[in-house]
Amino acid sequence: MAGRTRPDKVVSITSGRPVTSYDVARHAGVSQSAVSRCFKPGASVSKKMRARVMAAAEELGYQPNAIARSLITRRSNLIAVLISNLTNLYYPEVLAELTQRCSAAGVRVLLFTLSREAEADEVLQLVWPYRVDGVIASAQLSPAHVAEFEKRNVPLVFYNRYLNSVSVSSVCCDQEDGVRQLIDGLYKAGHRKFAIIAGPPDSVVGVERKTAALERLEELGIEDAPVLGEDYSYENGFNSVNELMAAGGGPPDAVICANDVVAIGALDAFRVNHGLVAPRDISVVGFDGVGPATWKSYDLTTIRQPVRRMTEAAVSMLLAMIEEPEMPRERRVFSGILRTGSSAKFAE
Amino acid sequence: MAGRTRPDKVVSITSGRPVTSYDVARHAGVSQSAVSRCFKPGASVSKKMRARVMAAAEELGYQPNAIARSLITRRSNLIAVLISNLTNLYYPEVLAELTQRCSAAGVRVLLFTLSREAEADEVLQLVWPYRVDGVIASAQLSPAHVAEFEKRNVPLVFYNRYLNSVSVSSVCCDQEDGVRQLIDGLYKAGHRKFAIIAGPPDSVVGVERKTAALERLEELGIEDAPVLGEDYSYENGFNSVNELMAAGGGPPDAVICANDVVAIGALDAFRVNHGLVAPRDISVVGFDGVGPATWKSYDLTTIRQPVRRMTEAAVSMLLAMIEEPEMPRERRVFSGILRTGSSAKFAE
DNA sequence: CTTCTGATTGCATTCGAATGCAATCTATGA
DNA sequence: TCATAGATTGCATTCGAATGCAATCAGAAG
Repeated sequence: MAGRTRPDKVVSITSGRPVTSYDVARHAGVSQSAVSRCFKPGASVSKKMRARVMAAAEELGYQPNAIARSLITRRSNLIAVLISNLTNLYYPEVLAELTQRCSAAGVRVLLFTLSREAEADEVLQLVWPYRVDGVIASAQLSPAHVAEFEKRNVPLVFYNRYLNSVSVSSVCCDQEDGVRQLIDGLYKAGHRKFAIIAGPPDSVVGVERKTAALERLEELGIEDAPVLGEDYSYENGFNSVNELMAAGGGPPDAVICANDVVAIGALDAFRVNHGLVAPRDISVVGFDGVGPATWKSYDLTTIRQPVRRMTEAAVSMLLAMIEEPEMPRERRVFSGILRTGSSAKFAE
Repeated sequence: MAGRTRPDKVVSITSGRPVTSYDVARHAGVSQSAVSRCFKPGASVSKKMRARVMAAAEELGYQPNAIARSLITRRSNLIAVLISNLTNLYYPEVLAELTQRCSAAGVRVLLFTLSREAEADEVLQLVWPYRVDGVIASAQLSPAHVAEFEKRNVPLVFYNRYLNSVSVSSVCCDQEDGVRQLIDGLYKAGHRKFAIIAGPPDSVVGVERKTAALERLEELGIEDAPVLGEDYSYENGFNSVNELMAAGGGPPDAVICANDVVAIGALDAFRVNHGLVAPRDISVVGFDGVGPATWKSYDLTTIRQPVRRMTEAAVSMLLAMIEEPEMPRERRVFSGILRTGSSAKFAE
């Protein structure tokens, strides 16, 4: 028997073309459908048949062709992940978790990065042809885009984005609650003179953080907090502090930053350009809880987003929607976890 | 005419099933092959036909099914990107560039992240079924793995990895040259007492950096440099410095770190735990040139990898191999770019 | 030993686009 | 006006796996 199979094996390997179920079938002396069934869990196959087919498959190095399978089953087992700026330190972490969880669930990830938020139109044109089973989007999509998902029956889950006007499933960190925790702790510690360094005006999350901060400050009777900034970069934090100080009126007590990297930029500007050291002279807080937040030079007080639980939720929501398209839309909001460091005088 | 097309349109949109080329053909009153040809650049189609088909396609919202196309053309237009640890700050940057360039080249990216380097076996099993046109791997693969790529005729390009024993195309940054530049500059600036904080022993690049450093030091007549460390983390840098100082013998003049994040950890340990501030009391250099390297608190002297050019090279090499499978294997090595900061006394 | 039932197996078709080939059309020149 | 070459178009088949249906088989019961 080995004598008969050896030549086949060599032929198939050197032929260069990938091995198909027909090759395996011929080699095992059974029908193609039998081979197919052996690779489908729960199909009706006798033990003997399975052993025979698996042996042949093994010998030829057969792997079912996912492309062909997708065509007939209308299930690609692919999901698209859209991420707007991988350069934001927060997202690599999210992406790593997402792909990990998707792999565990037997789903492959097609990655799309948008350099400009506006690029969504073009990117979606690249997504549709692959008939992905679903999409996780951490990028700004318009209601029109969402409508197209509906029309095409492609499940969509937003990650840290959402649209007020449309019902879409989403996973978010509770920005408002997080900002509140930060401000309250700063207030309790005695700070009264606040400043805000905001993120990009086209980021819902960024705007929400800013708005929540202003609201909470107002509730506490503080209405004159200056608002600067325009993106999520280190430079934004750094330059905004310089502007703030140049404006006169002395340094603030506490600065609320759009995210950790901005806070890090702000801390550096205070120390390097103005000789103000946290937490003695100034308090700075961030948001996200990225790796560098815990570096000793910064040791940020921040709100850590529960990335593991959030990605877990996003993936399982998406998979559920894929299984059951009528699944009602759901918005899951997770509370951030306060981390106190030496970047701020803070009272819990 | 509009009166006749309207109903079709509604039906096709509400039917839920994706629009196929047959739908478009029927709607335009032509054959399916005509529709197919209209979407293939360079095919023989009259202007009139193209206009008619495109109009129908537009109306129905037709997008060619990439899955079906892949099946018949034996080209998936997919490439797999394998990355071992997205948590290493260097890789998100690489990944962003890679996907950008692939998109530009009309190729989609299937992302696979390996949590453990050893996971390659399992991950490759997930890669094969999708019949990807090629793979870019920034993960450790064994010669056996590479052999499987050969057997399956799947083009492979290593990114910052390579195997000495096997001929595989790869793109690398010249580690040896970079380390030399760093050490020579430190030496010229008067440093004689060196220490090395190495990366993970299973990372080719990490080992190469360490070895190159030891070699160069030896050439300069320095043979007693201690070697510590075991991974690419901040903690590794931080703890290694503490160990180094605990060992007695006083602080070194200069520390060569496995990468920027390790250098950052080292700087923090020196300053926080031992009151040594760079560049006055100590010199620390990193490698990679990641974003945080330029943050004012660290301002690293480091070797910046030309990520744009390297990713560009990786993608174009892979695409060339896909077009022309007999393309000879090639190893492209880029020189890193020296960045001098205030983390070290340094003489160019 | 026969009959019947449930489990296996194979046959034939399907998914949606691409493409070789033959049929048809167009435009050109005689 | 007619023949002819070149451009278009449609027909029929193909890619590789999944699956409904019918045929076959094994084992249990009579």
